[in-house]
Amino acid sequence: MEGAKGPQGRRLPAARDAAEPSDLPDEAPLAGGLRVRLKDVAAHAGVSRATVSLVLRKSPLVKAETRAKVEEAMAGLGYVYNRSAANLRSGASRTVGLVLCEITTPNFAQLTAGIDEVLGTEGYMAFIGNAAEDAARQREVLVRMQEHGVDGLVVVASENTRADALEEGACARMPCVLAQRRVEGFPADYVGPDYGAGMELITEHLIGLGHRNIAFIGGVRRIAPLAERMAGFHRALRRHKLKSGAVVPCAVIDRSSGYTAARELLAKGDIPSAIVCYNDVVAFGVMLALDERGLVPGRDVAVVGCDDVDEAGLHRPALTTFTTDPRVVGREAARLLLRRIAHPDRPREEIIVPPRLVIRQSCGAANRPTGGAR
Amino acid sequence: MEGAKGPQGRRLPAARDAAEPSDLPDEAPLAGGLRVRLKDVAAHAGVSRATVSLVLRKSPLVKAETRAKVEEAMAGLGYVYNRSAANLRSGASRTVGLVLCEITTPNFAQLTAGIDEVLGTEGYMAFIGNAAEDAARQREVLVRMQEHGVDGLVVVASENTRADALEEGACARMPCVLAQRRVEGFPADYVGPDYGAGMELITEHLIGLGHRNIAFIGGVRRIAPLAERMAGFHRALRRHKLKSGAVVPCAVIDRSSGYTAARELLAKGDIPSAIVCYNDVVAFGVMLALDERGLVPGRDVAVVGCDDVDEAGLHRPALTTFTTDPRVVGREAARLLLRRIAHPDRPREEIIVPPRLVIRQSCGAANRPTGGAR
DNA sequence: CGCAGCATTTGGATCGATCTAAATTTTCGT
DNA sequence: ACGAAAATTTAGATCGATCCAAATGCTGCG
Repeated sequence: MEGAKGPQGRRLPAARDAAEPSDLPDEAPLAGGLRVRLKDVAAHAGVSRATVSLVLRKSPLVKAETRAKVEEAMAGLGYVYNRSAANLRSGASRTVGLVLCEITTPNFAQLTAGIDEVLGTEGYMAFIGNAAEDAARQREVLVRMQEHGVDGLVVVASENTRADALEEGACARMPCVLAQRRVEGFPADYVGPDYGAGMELITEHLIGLGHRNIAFIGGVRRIAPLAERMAGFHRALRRHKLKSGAVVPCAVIDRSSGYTAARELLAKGDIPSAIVCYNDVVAFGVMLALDERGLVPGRDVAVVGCDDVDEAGLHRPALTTFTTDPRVVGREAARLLLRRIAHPDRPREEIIVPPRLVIRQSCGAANRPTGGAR
Repeated sequence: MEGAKGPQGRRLPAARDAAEPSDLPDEAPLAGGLRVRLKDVAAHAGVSRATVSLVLRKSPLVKAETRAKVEEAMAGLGYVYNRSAANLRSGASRTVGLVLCEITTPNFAQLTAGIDEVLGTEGYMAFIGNAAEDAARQREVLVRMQEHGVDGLVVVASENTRADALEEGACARMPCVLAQRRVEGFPADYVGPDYGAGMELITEHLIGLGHRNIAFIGGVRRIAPLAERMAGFHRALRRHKLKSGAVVPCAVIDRSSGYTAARELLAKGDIPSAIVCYNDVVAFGVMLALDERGLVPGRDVAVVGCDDVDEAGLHRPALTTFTTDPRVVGREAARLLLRRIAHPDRPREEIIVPPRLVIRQSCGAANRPTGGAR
């Protein structure tokens, strides 16, 4: 019933129908340049299309012998699975969208790597979309992801993202895991570090070293992680009945704004004995500013960060900080998403990755003034 | 002719056929939770499916009036385009694969951002795949990308990638742009920085400052960028009839291996007057090692890098280096790929992004010992 | 008025897989 | 050896868009 169509049947790859009898040399991978289809594999293996389909999906229904025959045919013909076709019929694309508030944040490379790692083992593939901290672009990206029929989403929400923005973006209508940043009022699965506990831990550490005037630098953005951090910071202070030192926001979360913020603080003559920074990158900027005023971080003023980026251990002085393990967060987010895709009705889940305090020199606690690389 | 099928027709979303008469309230976005199809839009707008399809693809054939009617219907029903279906028929997925040798390299976040930026404006979406510098994983990723029917690829090849590996991976059979790393013998489009010219420029700069014993640290990997850099380095030396100082490889290209390599060099008592580093990150490690031996980078030993990462300007001493503009490379790679997709037969193209020398303190040329943030 | 020529719209086949229910083969107990 | 149950395979409809050729509507001109 093949190759005997109406007056149509002409396509770009010209003589498809003519070649139909399927007499291509047995071991020719991709003979004519035409894409090999499931149908071709079936013909070559002497079974039906349905059987080949079952083999592809590793169904236990097919006899081992048949499976071998089909697999041989696939290898021989150089068959490449067409997921678009499969997707159309089955509705599952084995595709996941990764929506990042800002790709270039150092954290996110690790996060992405963790996600990719897990997805890869399951044969999933991630679309990447950068919202660049912009609500409109985030929306756009979400729409495009939907068009491509992703099975689910990992979202690191942009600044100022409200729950309704995500709902509109269809995050509510499909499996969706928020990573690193919670979105108030949007009850999706969540995976993230325990910023609060980390801040509490590291502030406790400073207090234990005798610090009483502790400032906080960094973070003006309206995102959940800042609130969580401040809460942890204040919890520790409260426990010791201490008042917070100066709190200086930053315009953006990066090295140079940490630098600027610290200069501002020091210029006022208000020199705290310790500075807790929003994250490591801000801390580097802060240390730079201290340095410029002749203050040695770790001796004159303790400085601590958050994240434990690669650089932290190699900076001089090496930075005391706590881990937020973005790679682990990525892995867990991917795993959770896959679970959610498999069981859309399971109860909401939250995975909080515990912080680990990493004591180095910048807090003044370590006694080796210089040391090896990590 | 609808809703009157054989004894089949039962699907997961239960009563699809029953709801077919399409009497959903005019402005109800996503009434029953069933996905709205092109067919629904057509019915709602009172035109044929073909016409709606033309509207979707912005064809100039449809009358403005009709277009408006259709667009209204789409908005009213909350229609979401299904690219899998379109892809199956048309063969174009508006999807591109981004294969990275190692996501976590700082460069690659910028590269990815640049690519995403350009693709976004054209409605394309990128799959991301991390090869983690592993040939087998790279192969796997390439296969998966093919399965998903990408229209083209941007590849930053993993270490030791041979041309035949890419050919096998189908890069030869579809639009493919190599970025940042050339692959010998694989004549695809290429976009990358001019590592050679940059190295030449910066080495010249050191020679101009009077340096005669210039070492090179970093790079053992079998990738093209190292060869290009070494060539540039040697070109400059040759022009001034100088012999190369020590050349010390690194196990990996990162801060700590730069540190280790420099320690090794210094331990031998061979103290060069200047050190050219494989890149900025290695340079930071090298400066750390110098520091440890009481040598001040920029005063006792000049140190220069390559890339001009964000950190370079904020490090103390600020690093003299040259730009490799990964974001620009990403943008150009994406543009080139789109051009290639549109015209598969156009001649091969190479885009070389010129370097810019950034003179700061670590080479000893700048006279301000400290300075503001960039 | 008739008809060529253009602008617009349309029916129906099609892409390549999956799904369902039914057909076929095999296994096994008696 | 027979028939029922289990194991395996299959035909044909189907997913939701695009493509093509052909149909329709409209305009203007001789």
